[in-house]
Amino acid sequence: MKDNNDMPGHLARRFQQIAVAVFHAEVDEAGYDLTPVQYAALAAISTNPGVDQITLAGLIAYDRTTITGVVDRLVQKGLLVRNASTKDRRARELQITDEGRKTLDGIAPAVEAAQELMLRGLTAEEADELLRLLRKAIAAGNELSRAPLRETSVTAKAKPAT
Amino acid sequence: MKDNNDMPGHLARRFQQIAVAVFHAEVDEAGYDLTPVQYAALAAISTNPGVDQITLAGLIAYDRTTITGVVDRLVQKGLLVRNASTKDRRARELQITDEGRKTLDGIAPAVEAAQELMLRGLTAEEADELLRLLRKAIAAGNELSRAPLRETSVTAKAKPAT
DNA sequence: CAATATTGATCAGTATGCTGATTATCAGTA
DNA sequence: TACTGATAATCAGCATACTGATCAATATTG
Repeated sequence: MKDNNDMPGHLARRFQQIAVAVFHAEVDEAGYDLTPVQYAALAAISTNPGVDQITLAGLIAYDRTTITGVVDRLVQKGLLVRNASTKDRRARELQITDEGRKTLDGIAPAVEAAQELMLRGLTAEEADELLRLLRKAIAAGNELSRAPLRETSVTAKAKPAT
Repeated sequence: MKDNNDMPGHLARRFQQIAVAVFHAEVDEAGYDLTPVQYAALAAISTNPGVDQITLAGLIAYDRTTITGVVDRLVQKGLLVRNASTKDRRARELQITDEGRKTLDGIAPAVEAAQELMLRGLTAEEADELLRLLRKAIAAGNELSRAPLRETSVTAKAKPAT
């Protein structure tokens, strides 16, 4: 009988479970109320002002239907604004607000601390190796999920390489 | 600016996302309708007949409140029975049904295939190392989540080591 | 230009996963 | 035995994640 500890799927779930718990603990203690997903979205929009929701989904590998709710809540909190695009009336352009940028700056140390805490059982070399192996496994499996990573940024769209 | 690819939390989410997608793809193709969580619960109950829900939660590191719904759906599908314990009227004893055992046997090849598929980008040595590092990181972070792994089995409860 | 296909966003529905509260029961003790 | 505390299960509520459908707008093609 195969043990749970030999099942990569089980270990993946457990590691992610701990990662989320650590994120919440650090962020709450710092006085912020943001989930890991909301943080990732906010950071991606900050780096790519004016992205539409589909592109945002690709940048951080979310499902497109999940984005709607996440953006709703970030707008609700006043950290984002969502406006109809003038170039494509189907699309919504996302912009971070001053409040959103302030939150992003203020939360950074807590996020950093969380990333370290979730690897506290490993040496620095082991941590690097874990990240390398995760990246490699993810790259090979990217297209297997409904929400693959898409590196197409808004800028790349506007100014195609050719 | 730190890239998402350097954030263990982000990589954890992506790897788990792919793991779940691969699990569903393989299991659906084999003609079964079970989620990863339902499979883990069913397997644990098969190995520990008569467990109560709290012990089950500890065995596979779920939150206790999540178990209720998962067990509901497995009972609904006829794969489990849930009976009030005679020893402790608060507790529910979980037993796998013949149908449940048949499902567990039939689904095994698909589950095996999924576990391999999610590591297809890695060599055998890398896969082993990834699992080792995940186990180590998880062991160090076990108590940080609300749903830590508890190795106390029903048998261990009935016959304490001392 | 008209028919067709595609795309961005949203929605309904289902299943995790969590926080915090409640209920019923059990265990220990004065 | 009455009181106190702990425990098993459930519930309400919220936030991911997904499948599949729908709607509006855009792009493509005959």
